[in-house]
Amino acid sequence: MNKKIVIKTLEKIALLLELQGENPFKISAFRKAANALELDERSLAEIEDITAIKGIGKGTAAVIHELIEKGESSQLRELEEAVPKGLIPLLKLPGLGGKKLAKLYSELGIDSAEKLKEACETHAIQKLAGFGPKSEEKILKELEHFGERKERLPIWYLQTVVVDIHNTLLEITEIQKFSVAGSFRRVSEMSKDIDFIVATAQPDKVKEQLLEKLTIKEVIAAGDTKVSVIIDGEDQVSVDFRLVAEKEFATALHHFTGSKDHNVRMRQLAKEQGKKISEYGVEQPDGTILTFDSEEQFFAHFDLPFIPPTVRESGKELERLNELDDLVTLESIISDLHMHTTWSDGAHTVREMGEALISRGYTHGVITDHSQYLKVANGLTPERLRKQRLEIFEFNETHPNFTLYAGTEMDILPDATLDYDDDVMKELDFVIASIHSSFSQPQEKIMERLYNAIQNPYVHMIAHPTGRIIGQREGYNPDIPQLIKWASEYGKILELNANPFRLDLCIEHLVMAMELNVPIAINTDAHAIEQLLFMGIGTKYAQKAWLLKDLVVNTWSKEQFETFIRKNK
DNA sequence: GCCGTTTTCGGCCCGACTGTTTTCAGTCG
Repeated sequence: MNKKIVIKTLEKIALLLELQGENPFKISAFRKAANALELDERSLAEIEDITAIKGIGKGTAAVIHELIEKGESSQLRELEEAVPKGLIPLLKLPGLGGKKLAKLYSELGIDSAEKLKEACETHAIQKLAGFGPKSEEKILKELEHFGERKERLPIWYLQTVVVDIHNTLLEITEIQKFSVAGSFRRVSEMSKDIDFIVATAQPDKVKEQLLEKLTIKEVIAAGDTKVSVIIDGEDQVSVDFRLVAEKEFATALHHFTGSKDHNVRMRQLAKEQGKKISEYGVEQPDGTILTFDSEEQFFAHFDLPFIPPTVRESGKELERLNELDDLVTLESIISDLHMHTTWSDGAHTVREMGEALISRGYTHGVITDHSQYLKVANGLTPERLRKQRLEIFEFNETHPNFTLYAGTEMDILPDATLDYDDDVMKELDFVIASIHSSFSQPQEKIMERLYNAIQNPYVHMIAHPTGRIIGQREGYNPDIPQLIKWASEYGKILELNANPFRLDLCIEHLVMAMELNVPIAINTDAHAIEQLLFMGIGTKYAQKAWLLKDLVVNTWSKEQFETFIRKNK
């Protein structure tokens, strides 16, 4: 039995119990059991006593055992018979939870969006206890846009919205300080909404200005402590602003950065000490409320080191405190190994890119323009590649404390051959191989292409190994565990492409690579100087996989890097 | 439903907001 199926079944049971208006603690018990199973690294077969796992007891264990033995769950089947399928999507309507939907179904037989609409229009709903005219209005309004708005938006889109809002907040003089919070601050690939924490002594003035200055499609709520709006744009994004007093800023920032599981864990910890955490501060056993100047101080109050937002996820981060110092950070990065110039499809020259690297405090970098196959990107023929190398040598002569290496981002062709001959590659310092074509080939063919690249002695690294664009395209579906094994076997680097559209390899794969000690290079793939900034998001994303400095090629000294790139020459 | 214990019941993270109420339930993050 596949563990994923078990997890999904437990979650499904929770969802259906919710729609029966069950006891919320019972519902969350099923979710906790699913979560506990997910966080346990063992496979189902490896787990001897399932009830030994915290969060799994008699009831949930029975479901799991039945799944293993019979391949299905009778509890789930019974629930599916009792709860109409049509109710599940209705849970997404804001304001309608399990209890209300259960009531609407049992009293009025509502089990679809159509019936719900009809019941609102005939005013059947306001007759129910707990509902009123406003409920009907609100439901009708929500039904209009039902399914229209995207549920989660990718980080690369949200980033543009965050930057716009950031600039707007800078203009509001009544704001003392502010920060983005929520899953965006934790560098999640996709987020449902954006949260901002705003410290101010004049919340009504700030509220007024927010509503005036932002490009708002709809105001959801505008209270004294919370302003919630839909920002208009290519996609519509829900944004919450929490208005707090300056002294509450640190605890509010922590609270609204989450994750939910991290907060739960922190509160449990506080409770063990007789304290109580809320967004307003930490209540002491004697009832006084402490506030903090920074999140660092907040953590220090619980004898914890600063836990970066990126790893505040499952709550298990509190058990991995000893690893925090060794996590890769932007400060530990001293090189970028993948970038383009005007020689192919970049916006800046070799000299401009090189000097930009120097001003970032790096000690070395690699110029890696596209190869000849990629005609649309003005890929380089071997002749042009040699000419470019002269330009790189020249740069190095005039910049003695920095080294620019000559490299390429070479295409792996659809027929699985490489775009340059070995003789051409041999002349280069660093060879990246990557796939930019024929994404829809069967997996065997894709793997044949990747294998040919990775076993070639002159290839150092595979770039953006899956080719995905977050929230938009899956990529070419390679067998990544296999690729990681090859990388380990042939001593090659795999890339974490830091471009926010890509973030490729993803977290799960980075964890696998780390287990086999495969070196990872975090690269911006910059096509312009400004994109060198992607290194920030790349390192933060890497932290989410608990990637350690030593395994990240960009933290290696020039000498270490040279030893690596020359070993096959 | 799960857990822990001052062990077999009582609490489970905490608070804001909304719309319904007239003291609160449900939803949400």
